[in-house]
Amino acid sequence: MAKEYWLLKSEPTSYSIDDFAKDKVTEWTGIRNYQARNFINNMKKGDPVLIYHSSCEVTGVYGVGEVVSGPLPDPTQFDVKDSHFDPKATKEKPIWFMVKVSFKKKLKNPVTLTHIKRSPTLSKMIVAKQGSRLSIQPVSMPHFDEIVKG
DNA sequence: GCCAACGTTGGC
DNA sequence: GCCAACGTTGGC
Repeated sequence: MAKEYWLLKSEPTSYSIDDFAKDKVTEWTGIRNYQARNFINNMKKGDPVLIYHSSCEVTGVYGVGEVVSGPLPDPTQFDVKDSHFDPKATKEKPIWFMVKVSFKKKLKNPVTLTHIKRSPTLSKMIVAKQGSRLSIQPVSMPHFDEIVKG
């Protein structure tokens, strides 16, 4: 199957691109939105991802990673002490999923949301739409390429 | 920190 | 199954 491209949001105060660069591989946990979950279930090993930072001084795409696992049960749903704990989830019937993602690179110049919104092509991205709260989004190949080479 | 936009919950 | 109330997200 052909590769698909994705955008993953995080807040740099909780997980920044520099944390990711240091970790090399991370489990992308804590997704608690049904639409985002459906996207996780479509993610495959080898799919490239953009790392987007929200709720910070300059919002935008800061780096690139790659999916290195299929969808796996998100362990934080079983952890009572975790803020993402979900009492309705059981090990037999997990509700929430995650993928493992490996760090590829940090963009020399982050592609800011301002830039994305101004660009006639990139402004078609979901992230540019008003009130878009999806923390995992599909990205088209041309959009992905334009951001990475940008 | 504000607040608009959005998703989810729960009463009916 | 509707929809108001509520909580959360995220740009500014």
